[in-house]
Amino acid sequence: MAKNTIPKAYESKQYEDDMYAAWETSGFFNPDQLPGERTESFSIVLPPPNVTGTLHMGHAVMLALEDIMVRFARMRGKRALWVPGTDHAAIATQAKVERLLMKEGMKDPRRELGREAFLKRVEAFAAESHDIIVNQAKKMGASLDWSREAFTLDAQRNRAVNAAFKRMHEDGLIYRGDRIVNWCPRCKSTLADDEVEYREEKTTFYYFTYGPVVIGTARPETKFADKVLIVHPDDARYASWVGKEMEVEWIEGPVMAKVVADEAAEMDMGSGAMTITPAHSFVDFDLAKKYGFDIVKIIDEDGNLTAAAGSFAGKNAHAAREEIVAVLQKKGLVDHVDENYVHNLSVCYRCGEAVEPLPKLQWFIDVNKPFPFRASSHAPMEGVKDGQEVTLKGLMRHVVETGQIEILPDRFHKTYFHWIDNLRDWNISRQLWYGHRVPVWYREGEMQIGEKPQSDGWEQDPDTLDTWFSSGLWTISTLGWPDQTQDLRVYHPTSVLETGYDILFFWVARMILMTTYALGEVPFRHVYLHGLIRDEQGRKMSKSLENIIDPLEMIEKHGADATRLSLVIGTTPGNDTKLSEEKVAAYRNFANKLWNIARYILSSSSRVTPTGPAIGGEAESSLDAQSSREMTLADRWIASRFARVTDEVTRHLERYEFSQAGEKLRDFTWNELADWYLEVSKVPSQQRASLAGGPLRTDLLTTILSDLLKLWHPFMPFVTEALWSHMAIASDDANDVGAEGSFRRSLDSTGSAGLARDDSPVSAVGDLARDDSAQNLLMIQSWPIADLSQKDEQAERDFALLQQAITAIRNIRAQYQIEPKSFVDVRMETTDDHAAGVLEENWEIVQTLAKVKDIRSDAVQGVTAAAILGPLTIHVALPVDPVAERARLVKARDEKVRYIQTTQAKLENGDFVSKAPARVVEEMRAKLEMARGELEGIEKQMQEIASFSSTRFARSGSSQ
RNA sequence: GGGCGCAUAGCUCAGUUGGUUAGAGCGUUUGCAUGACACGCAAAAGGUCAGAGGUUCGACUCCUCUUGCGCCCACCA
Repeated sequence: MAKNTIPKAYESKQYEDDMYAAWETSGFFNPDQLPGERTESFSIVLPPPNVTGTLHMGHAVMLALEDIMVRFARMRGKRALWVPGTDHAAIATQAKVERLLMKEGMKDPRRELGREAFLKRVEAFAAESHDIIVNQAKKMGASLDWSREAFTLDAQRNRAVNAAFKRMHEDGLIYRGDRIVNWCPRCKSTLADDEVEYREEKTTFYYFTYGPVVIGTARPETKFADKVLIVHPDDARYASWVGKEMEVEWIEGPVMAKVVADEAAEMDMGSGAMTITPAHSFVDFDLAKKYGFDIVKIIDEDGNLTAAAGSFAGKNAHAAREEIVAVLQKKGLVDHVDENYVHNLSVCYRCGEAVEPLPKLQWFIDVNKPFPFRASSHAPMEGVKDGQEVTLKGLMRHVVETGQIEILPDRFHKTYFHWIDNLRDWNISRQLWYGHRVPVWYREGEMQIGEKPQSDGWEQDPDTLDTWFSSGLWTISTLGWPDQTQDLRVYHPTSVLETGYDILFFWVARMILMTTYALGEVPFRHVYLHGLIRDEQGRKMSKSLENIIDPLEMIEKHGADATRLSLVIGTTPGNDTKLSEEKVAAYRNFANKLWNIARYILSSSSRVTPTGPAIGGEAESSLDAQSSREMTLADRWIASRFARVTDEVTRHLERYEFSQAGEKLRDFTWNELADWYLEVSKVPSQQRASLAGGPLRTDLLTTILSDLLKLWHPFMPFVTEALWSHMAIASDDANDVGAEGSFRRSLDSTGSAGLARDDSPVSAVGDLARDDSAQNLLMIQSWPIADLSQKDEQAERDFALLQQAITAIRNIRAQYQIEPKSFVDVRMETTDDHAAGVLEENWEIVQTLAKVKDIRSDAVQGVTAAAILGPLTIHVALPVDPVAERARLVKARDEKVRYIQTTQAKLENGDFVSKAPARVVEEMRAKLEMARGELEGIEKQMQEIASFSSTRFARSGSSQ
């Protein structure tokens, strides 16, 4: 006999690292090495984590979800590729290293170290982070193809960046312009519009007398060069001033102010007149451009006042505010002050520093400029012809509008369009050091685009590119672009892009922009957006709140599988999830449950063979191996249920409904397989049937187990792989013992394709890396196909009756506090021959699971506790308290009467009967019948109690 | 200001084209060392599906409005 050497509890730590090593050495993470004919590709590129430190729960969800997709695709025989990589995250990484260096005592790390030495420090930090991240991804079980690992700042990606830049420049889409941009004085760099965040802040708001009017501002320090007064064209109060100039006393003495009419001024706002600051406000800048006003820079890149501030030049702008107000105060120009003004302060999304809008000469991508579209011959986009004039904005809109890219959940389509419609030209140059250098060279007014200059004397643009420029190319740069590689042909467009909804604009939209432009293809077909992981109270996890749940810690304590499940089940795309350690522990319990289910099946079976040899194809479920044999009701029930669940789970996974797939699997595994079928399998009669007809039950059990492990594998790769190896061991042991050879023979004679497999020995855990055993890894087994011919509605109904009967008897036992070990007598009473037959045929199951002595015992007389199931009444012989029993029955009766009334009313409604589908009407009639039967049973029982207790009361006065 | 989301059992959430006597996990109560599992087993309690209207034979599900919470975008000189 196969010895059960499987430990009692699943200790994730003892398996996970070995399992991952076995997968990795098998080479199967690389789709080129997968066995079998694989014609269909499935590809995902990993959203590259920033090399700023360690992985958090957001990364963990991402890894869990994507691994489910990839493992599922791989098991379905697809060429499944998941490309790993990391993001240099220019601004974030540089800021982080700068902070570290300042902690080490440096005041201005960039200046103190110089460009080269500074970059070395950043790179060392990035390398360290990279290693940590890779290790963490492995801990999660991510089946990433490490042989294709990429980095947004490596040489290959640099070629992609330069190629894209050059082509966009040639198409006139990249231009250099002196425009107002967001400047972070701390990062000393510009930011893209969406890299600016807003924080509500209470501040002082000043009202100053400006000539004849009062103007308001929250920022007096920007007001030095305000020389234009804007009024509304319809504003009668100021109509006579328009076009005129007037002398106005101001901070540094009198200035000449021009009055201009424009709708930008709102009449009912304050005085209805305003001055503008073109150099430090986006709105004012646009106005200045419109009218050709001077754009005078007041604040410089260090946050100091410029020469335009006269005597204040060189002072820190913020610090000078008070002084400036004091000057105006002295001149009597301060009208009044509002101390409780609330405004939106714009801050840097990386360091939180207040952002200063100021004009700078920068590189931009023009999103509105028409250019001729270059169509792809490999995966052409619908609705755009080669050479057709398009804009980047138009392309981004088009591919989503036409459904060539679908976003899940679909409400994000609207958000996406709204964002595109508001999109301005994208500022792509940064004054950071860490990043792709702008591939532009200058010499005496000349300019050259490219990686290297053609001749001497050229100087490269000192700026680097926005980190999103390189990550925007991610789907194609990881697959080899700008070269026309095999990978690009085979794996592009990628199947799905899975990421958090918070970077839909930053990244997803930019990839769409870059790829539709560069390749004329969509970068991916589907976008799956997961929600944010929050703490139990729904707060964002952050260091300052100390509410971070570390995925590594969860893996350490509860296992990677439990961590994965806790992030997948109970979550829906686009919605945030609250996570707690208890939730992870709950799934740890489930992993252990699965472990013990397998342990039971493996130890109770004489021999076990994992099924499903057809690697690279879809295995036919081997349940049909049993169909010709005699199956018990429970067998037929579980086979039917399993076929259904297999089908449902597969469909859910196809539709990216991971939570529902997992939930259905869990319910089946725990509430049906373990709680019922395994319990039934312990009933002697069920075992006898097996003995009589061969190892039938065992066969069914192991078949279900092996398919169940396959279904669970994408969700819980570690436990399932560990159990799979144990199954293989068990089967191995069995082969050594020749006594059970009949099992194999009997299988061969039935010609069961599923089980008659190459039974090459599978090694123990830890040896799995051996070449000859790699083929036996669960990760490459074929996904089960639901055998819907196993669906058996009659068996499901009959077994449900059995379950109800057992539960009802148990309920009565619990209520009357019957000793758990003692058996009770039971008598059935029914007009339904079929129901009676089902219970009689399976009475041993009832006997065992409900602890029943005899099912038609004559000992059951007088008053009983009754379980009433439709036309079936089960009397349980007990010392009954008639008063309590009556109360119970009254409650049940009232409920039943209410149900019958409403149901009857519906059925008597002509509209319902004529308009509702026949199926619904039929179902309702059947339920009504059932309820009537039950009501009858209840009333009968009430009468019995009444008559019994009256005689009894007459005799002894009281029960018990 | 514009847009979006969420309100279902004490807590966390499912509920797929409208048809269940509304589900799960955790927690709670009661009982149990039953031959895989106490990370377990059995039984149970707990919901006017936020509120008000409407459409429909029928609404947790669709529409309108209200209330509360949250998010995104724009932005107020």
